[in-house]
Amino acid sequence: METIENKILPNKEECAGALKNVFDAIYVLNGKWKLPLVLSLMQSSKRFNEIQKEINGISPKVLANELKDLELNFLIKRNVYPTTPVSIVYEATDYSYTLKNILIELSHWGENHRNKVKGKV
Amino acid sequence: METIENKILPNKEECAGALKNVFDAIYVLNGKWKLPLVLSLMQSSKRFNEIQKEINGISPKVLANELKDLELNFLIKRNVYPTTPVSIVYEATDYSYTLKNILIELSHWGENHRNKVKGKV
DNA sequence: GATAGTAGTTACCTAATGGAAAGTGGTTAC
DNA sequence: GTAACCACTTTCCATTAGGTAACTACTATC
Repeated sequence: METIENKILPNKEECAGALKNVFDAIYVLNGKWKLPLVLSLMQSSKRFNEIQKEINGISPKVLANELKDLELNFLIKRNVYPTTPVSIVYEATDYSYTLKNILIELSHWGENHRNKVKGKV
Repeated sequence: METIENKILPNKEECAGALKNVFDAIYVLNGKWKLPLVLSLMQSSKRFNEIQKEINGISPKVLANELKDLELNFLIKRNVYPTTPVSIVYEATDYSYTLKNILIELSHWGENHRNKVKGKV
């Protein structure tokens, strides 16, 4: 069965490269929270407490860590506005939009998989 | 800046759904190994020891666990051939090819991100 | 002066992930 | 019969992720 798939995942060298690439991507995007956080901020910029409310169940400690991590990888930006008191607003970066396709595909797959599992049970 | 992105991630309800979907997908595909394993088996079916060799650094315990998990989620198939001694060959399933787009996007992103980080350092 | 909100930090704890090393039960080759 | 291969399993351990709760420093409001 040499089907269409082989057009996209062709030969051994390219697949070894793909394997390494996928590993590298997972290394940066690991954990429960990073991709959902980026997605949330892509939808709209938010303050710390607003993120906590939307991303149900994340603790302030974990949220603070994840935000720092994402900032180090250029995936979000922390803006401090000199109001009184200061407002701190997190926003998606131009670079974070390079994750758009991954997020779209993950969203489709997650929805489809949920339906598949529901159907089976 | 109401740009192209808004065509794909439009309103609040749809984004809440997308968030849930991404969460569900990550729940199934979490960890360092699952997506690389699926990718490896999409490239070609393999035996246990062959997988260990290709996926550098995975221990037999972890590999056995991950393979069971993936099988439960219909993402790989464990075939036992009645040779002497029996050969056990793991292969990708039709369902695992629904991850193809995610893997392609992750591979592109991982490669691009590696270059970006290299460029910065 | 007390209360509440904002944006976290700190200390402590548990659970899950993952790794090393050895063992198991079978077969095959020398 | 001994060594090696296959496909794991078992045991033990270290690391990490993630959660709870309390606390901080500041400001605003009642």
